[in-house]
Amino acid sequence: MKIATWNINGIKARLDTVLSWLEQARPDIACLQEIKSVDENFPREAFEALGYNVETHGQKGFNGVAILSRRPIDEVGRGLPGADDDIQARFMEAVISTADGAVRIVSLYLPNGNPIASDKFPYKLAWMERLEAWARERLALEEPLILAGDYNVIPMPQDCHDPAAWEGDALYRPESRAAFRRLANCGFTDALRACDEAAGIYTFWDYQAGAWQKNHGIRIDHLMLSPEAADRLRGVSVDSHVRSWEKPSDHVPVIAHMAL
DNA sequence: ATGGTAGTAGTACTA
Repeated sequence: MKIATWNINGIKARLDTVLSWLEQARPDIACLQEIKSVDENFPREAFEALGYNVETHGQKGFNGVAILSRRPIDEVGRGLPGADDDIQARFMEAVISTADGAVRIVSLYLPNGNPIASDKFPYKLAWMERLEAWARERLALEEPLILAGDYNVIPMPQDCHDPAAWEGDALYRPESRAAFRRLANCGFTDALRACDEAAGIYTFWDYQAGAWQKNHGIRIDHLMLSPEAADRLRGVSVDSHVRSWEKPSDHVPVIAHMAL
């Protein structure tokens, strides 16, 4: 099974691009972030025509996540528990049956957190605490579980072109990186790092200042695997070529190849 | 270089 995550930066502007990529890459499951659409306006028929089941958790203008799956989606949960007043659409989970069981998939869009001095940074850190609490509960089920998404966290210096340039940014602040490590230390495997220790593997290049042309990228899109999922991991690929397509997202797909 | 570019919805906002 190929399980992918991709921040598409707006489904309206990206529909043709996403459809082309799906036809080419043919993932079994695709977790999308920043659909920037309400559920009613999401072009689900276009994906159903390619053989995907579609579940979304959107909101007007910003954020929004989706899960596409060739296999039926048995269960869906929308919203990250732990704060009843949080209306931002950044988290959904789904249970999808496999050849010999099931896998639980999360599509998440972790808050950016900039600027640091605003309330956005504490919101990011609080969101990460809620994610860890949720993850601890799910890990206790001892099932294949994959937390896929845009984490807006650069885990290590080797995950960005110029660490000095990211000093002080919410994506690289010690608090953000420590929260990411705490989540990992609950028992998750960073799928890409389990397969490739090389520096300079990126998943995001800013639209500005020729970041793609200069390869000034960062690695912020991650697939975090429970032990039961990590046992089935066979490889990871990053489809960086789509960053040079017409009208690209600033993120590229990351794909886990699983024996599921 | 405290700029630069892009998406959504309709003038700011988010990143």
